Amino acid sequence: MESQIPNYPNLPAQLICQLHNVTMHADAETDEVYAQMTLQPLSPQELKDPFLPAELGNASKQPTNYFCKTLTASDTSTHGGFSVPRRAAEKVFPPLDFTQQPPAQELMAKDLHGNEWKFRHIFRGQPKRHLLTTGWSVFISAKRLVAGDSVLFIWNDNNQLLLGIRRANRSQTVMPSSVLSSDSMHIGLLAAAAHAASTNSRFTIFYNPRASPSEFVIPLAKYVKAVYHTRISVGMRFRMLFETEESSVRRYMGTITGISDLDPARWPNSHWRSVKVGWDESTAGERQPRVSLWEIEPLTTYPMYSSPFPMRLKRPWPTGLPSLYGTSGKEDDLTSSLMWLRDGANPGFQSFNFGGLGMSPWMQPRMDSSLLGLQPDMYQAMSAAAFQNTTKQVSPTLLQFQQPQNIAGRSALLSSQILQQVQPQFQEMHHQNINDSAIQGHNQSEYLQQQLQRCQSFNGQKSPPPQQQESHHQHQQQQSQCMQTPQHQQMQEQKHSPDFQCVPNGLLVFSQLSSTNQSPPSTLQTVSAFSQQQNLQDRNISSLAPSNVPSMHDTLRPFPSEAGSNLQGVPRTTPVPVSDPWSSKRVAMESVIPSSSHVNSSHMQQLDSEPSNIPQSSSLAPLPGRECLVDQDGNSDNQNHLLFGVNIDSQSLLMQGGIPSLQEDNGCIASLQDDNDSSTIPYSTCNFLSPSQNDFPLNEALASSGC
Amino acid sequence: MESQIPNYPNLPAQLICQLHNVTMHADAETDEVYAQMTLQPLSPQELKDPFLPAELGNASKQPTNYFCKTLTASDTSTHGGFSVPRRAAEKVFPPLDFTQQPPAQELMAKDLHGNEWKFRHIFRGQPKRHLLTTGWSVFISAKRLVAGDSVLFIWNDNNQLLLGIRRANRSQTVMPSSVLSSDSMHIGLLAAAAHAASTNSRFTIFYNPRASPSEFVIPLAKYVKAVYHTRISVGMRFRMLFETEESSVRRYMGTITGISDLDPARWPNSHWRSVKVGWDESTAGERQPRVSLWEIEPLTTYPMYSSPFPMRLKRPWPTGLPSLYGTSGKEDDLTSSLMWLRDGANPGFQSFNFGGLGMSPWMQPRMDSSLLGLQPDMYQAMSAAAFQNTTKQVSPTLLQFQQPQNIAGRSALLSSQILQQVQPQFQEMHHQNINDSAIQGHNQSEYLQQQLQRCQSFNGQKSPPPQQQESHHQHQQQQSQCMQTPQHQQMQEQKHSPDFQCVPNGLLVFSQLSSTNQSPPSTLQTVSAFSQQQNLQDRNISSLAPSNVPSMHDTLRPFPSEAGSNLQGVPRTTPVPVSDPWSSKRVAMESVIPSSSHVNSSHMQQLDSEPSNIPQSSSLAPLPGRECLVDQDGNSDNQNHLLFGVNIDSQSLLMQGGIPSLQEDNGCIASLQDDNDSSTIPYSTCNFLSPSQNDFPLNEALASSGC
DNA sequence: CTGTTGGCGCACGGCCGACAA
DNA sequence: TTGTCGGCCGTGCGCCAACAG
Repeated sequence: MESQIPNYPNLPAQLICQLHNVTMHADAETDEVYAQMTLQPLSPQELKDPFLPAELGNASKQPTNYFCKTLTASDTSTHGGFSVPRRAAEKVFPPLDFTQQPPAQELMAKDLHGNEWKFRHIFRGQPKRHLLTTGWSVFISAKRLVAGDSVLFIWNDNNQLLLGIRRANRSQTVMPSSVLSSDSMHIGLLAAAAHAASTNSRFTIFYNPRASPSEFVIPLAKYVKAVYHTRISVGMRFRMLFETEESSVRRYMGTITGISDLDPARWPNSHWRSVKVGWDESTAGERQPRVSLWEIEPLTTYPMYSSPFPMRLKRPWPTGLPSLYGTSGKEDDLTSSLMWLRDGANPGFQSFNFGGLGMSPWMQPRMDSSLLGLQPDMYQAMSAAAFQNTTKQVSPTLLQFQQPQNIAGRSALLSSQILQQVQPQFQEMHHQNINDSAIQGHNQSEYLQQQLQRCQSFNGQKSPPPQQQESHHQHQQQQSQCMQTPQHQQMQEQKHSPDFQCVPNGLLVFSQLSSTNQSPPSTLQTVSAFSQQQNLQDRNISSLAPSNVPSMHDTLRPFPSEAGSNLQGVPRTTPVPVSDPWSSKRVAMESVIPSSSHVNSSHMQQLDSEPSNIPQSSSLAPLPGRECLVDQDGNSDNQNHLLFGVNIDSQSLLMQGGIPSLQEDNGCIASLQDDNDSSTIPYSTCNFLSPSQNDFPLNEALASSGC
Repeated sequence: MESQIPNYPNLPAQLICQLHNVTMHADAETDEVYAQMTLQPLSPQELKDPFLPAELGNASKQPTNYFCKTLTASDTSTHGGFSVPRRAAEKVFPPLDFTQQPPAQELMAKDLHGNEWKFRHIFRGQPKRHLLTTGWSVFISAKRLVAGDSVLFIWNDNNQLLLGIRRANRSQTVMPSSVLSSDSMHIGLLAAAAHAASTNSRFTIFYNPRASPSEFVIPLAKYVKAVYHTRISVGMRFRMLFETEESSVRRYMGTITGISDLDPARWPNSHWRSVKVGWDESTAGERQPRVSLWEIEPLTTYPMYSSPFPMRLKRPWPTGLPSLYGTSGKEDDLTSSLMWLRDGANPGFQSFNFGGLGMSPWMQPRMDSSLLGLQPDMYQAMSAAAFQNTTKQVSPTLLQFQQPQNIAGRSALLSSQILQQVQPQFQEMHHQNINDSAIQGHNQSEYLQQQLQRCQSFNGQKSPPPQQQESHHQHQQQQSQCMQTPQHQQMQEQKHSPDFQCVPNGLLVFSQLSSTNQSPPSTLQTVSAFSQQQNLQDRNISSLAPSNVPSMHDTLRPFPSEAGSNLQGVPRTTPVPVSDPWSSKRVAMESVIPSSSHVNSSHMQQLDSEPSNIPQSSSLAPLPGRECLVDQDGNSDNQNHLLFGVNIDSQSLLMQGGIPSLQEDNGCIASLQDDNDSSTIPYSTCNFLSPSQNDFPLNEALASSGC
């Protein structure tokens, strides 16, 4: 049907977009997870301005205390229960009272929808083993699980047991959805993007890593790094990571056999699957014959430029005060640094990549205040600040975890606030939220509404009734602005509010949507979904007493640090010895992440993701660690930064640039402390960008650009 | 999100399209039915040509021997079986052997996917009743049916029992499909249509009457009739038909309160929901405040023109030989008749409707041979001709009932045949099919392939291997041509081949897709789906012995004719007495069809669908009848022409024109005989249009226009 | 005529350790 | 360590007629 699809001559093969929000969804019927993203293409004007690859977001917090088991025939049979792998049970489940004979307890686990499932957990048999009996068959039948499907038990930071599923059956014909033909869908995506690009407006996409045929949303930094900072050539060896059935990672090796546009006529100069490859192994028949630059990791390259600040800036702000400069005078630094990233400091960059692309307008450096002012919904920041588990670096792209959109819309009430006016509100709100959290029985909307009214009142504004708020939703959401954090806030409070204002750029890549591929299931996508969903539930349910404010975890540490393990408040931990083969193996692998085959594969955007292991990587500040979870296959608990297959993490690009002034001037630095362990070191949580003009008009219509 | 949707200035609110094919689908998971349509907008050039509202298609064959029951709590309980309404069991199920004590048998029923379900049918209890016991609970749980859902048992013409379901739960969130955002879907539809219109190419839509928010595909004749031949004014009373929960029809009355564009800015001069109405009843709150002209039936109007051939031409060819004129000299008649329909014979037509529209180019009469030459896939015609239950008039829009598209593609092998060359093939194939039908175990593709090869061989051509056939799929499908039937074929054979070449025009209407509405379930949609699916299955399985060649039925008779009942080869019939209240009631109602509320409602496009019952309607030739099936609610077996909510039937427009020469010259007339009953009268099965030029080049590239 | 209920029998769901991979 | 099996027991599925609306 290719000929049936119109060409959009003004739509380039890739589109640089502002990612405004990401909403997580789980299909009520199948528990299938997917993400909804709102993107706004940058205008040509913006693209002419100094280019800012504001990859300041970070990964979704991935639970570390979980296990995944593929169900056996016995597990799914009506004849019996679920056999729990011993180590998994000991790690993830609450400890049994072994004084009982036999030891047993009732487990309560919540699925993505908040439904609770009760299981009898018993330790019996000869030899002894952990079993789930009563309640298991109900779950199996309700979820319609069969042998080969997987279940996922997560012990989260609120001492809740979560329960996810991953279906093995991938031959389900997701399409057609019986609503729109596939070519109309394709056209719809293209037309929506083209329209949004031409009008500089937003559009919405769904991203379902298990249903979407291709990775069409790529973090800009990843793209730029791959396209501009990675030298490849025919004959070069590379490796590519895939997630296997068991949620482990498999590395495939191959050789680049050609570099050419996949569709020169329709999408000239697209890098999407522009690399023809040959795979080493005999199983490579399943592998794509074409991959994209950002999917692979060349093996023969070395750091392509001798950075004046090699690697030691991976952790740019090991200490420091929160610094959210809203003043001017920094954009030159930014611009110059980004220019450097482009080609200024290293004139050889352009020649690194294969020809035909040149430097398109899309890649022009830019630094535009209006872009920076486009913030995620204010409420998102609020709620995230108040409730979300605070990781060292929180991805702004994960802020919108509310499922009902209209609730998020209410937050837009805050949009007309001026930056400095808003900030105190959040301090107040944060306190208030924690206090409120003790109140049981709040439903979400009530709760949010109260918070909003409180916020309004604090600011001396009259709170419109909710209906009115709702009606202004659309308009006001456009005006949502971000706040600036005074430098001398208390650390403990600071970390909860302003960490979520930076929205990274995303890159939308178009190409034909080949429907022949389906990515393998990703357990860690489910994990990621849970980290979203639980944040929501936490607000609803109760566990918001100050003692329950989530502790900081090490989701983003590039390597597991044994020194910092046992920090979490989970009752029982089983630290992995330093000699654990997987720990060392992981170091050897540099970055091991689950990658969906073909379409979702991406490699970890770690600071040391350069091909060669440079000794400087060991100079990273030690980070609070946790035991490395080893699943049944011995796979390590990869600190992957995938969100539903989309790698929306990566502080890599700017960090690699290694411009201290940039980082200090534009990053927000927050010192975070783990609630239970004072050994947690302060660490930067967010890179916060200043507006290019602090005299920007602050009227309501333009306030959105005021950050 | 309206502002996010681009305007397509060149896309009018309505688009006249050629309907190329309709493929029926049923969701494997839910049995949800939907249709896939390929539409091709007419080019401006074509629209300038004499306009042909070639509404020559007819309704899907609706089974008459079926019953539908809404499941009770007892029916769905695990405690017991299914209580079969007595009359339904006696009508639809095979008769029990009452010598047994108790009488019992095993029933086998197939669902839309061909899965077989076995039930023990027993007649027991005091008082005696029909029950389905063993096997029922398996079905209930497998289909996840709950009380309130409905089941549908159909006894088809091949003495097979079919089984469908209709879920009551309509609050399922069909969207988002987790693949594409709703606005992208909307944009996709618009962009696909706009592109197709600008390039005169095809595009594909899905039509799901239970999920789609609006009736956006309207038969052109229906549209033309409503917009140009129906006079409405504010204050006028009207009625509108809706399908109720129980698949019966409910008529709502109302008053027109206003006439205006629903969206003057975006879709000026659109008739879609341009009529503001007030509903009479208190339940009218659920009814749309706006309806479209073609949905309603004005009550105060009388035949707006005194036709010189009033109504007696509804059945234009009561007798006659098959006549598929491929010769010229008829287009003048066609044109003039259509001109007459437009405004020639009745200059007052234009003033009948509300202003602002005028006579747009869309409504220009046209008669274009290339349009007429656009045929459905040849294979469709083949298979339909060979296997489909032959109704008196078969809708060409229903031809493509193969589910796998690639199988249909194979048929394109025949595309380069010249019409007269092809015809003998079909003779052969028909015979061969019948013989083959005795062979069990054919899978579909094998079977089709054999047929095709046989066909090729017959024509003296080498049969390419299937792979090769497949690779030519796309191209050859475009070239599929129709055949022309010599006049003096045997009746028995004739009826199987050429009845499916006429493709009616369709009208695609755009407007905002309001997602707030959901149409109620339509049992008859399921029935319609079955009539498709079973045709497919018939080929696979066996029942194609000559005695099983489907008998002709009276799907299109406007009124049940008792004189012709008992013609079918079904073992047991229970003729409804002439005094049956529903028979008379149906006459009184003129045309009672199930209409989905709001979006799918349409009224029966019967020949006598003019508001007033003119006595001439009784002059119709008597038709073979069948008993009028009365379901539990006493609703008559409406001879509806809905296909998945889309009324793709209507011979009305041309028939209303009442130009004998047109009909005789362009309609294909086939004399059909029921295999078992010689009393079946010959009747026209298809209106077959001749090309405007019989010297049209017959080379391969242009053969598609040769019909 | 048919929806619901009580009765009742047995099949299978479901818990157990044995056993072996 | 854990997948599968045989043993076993008790619940509830499922078949029946009674009864009533």
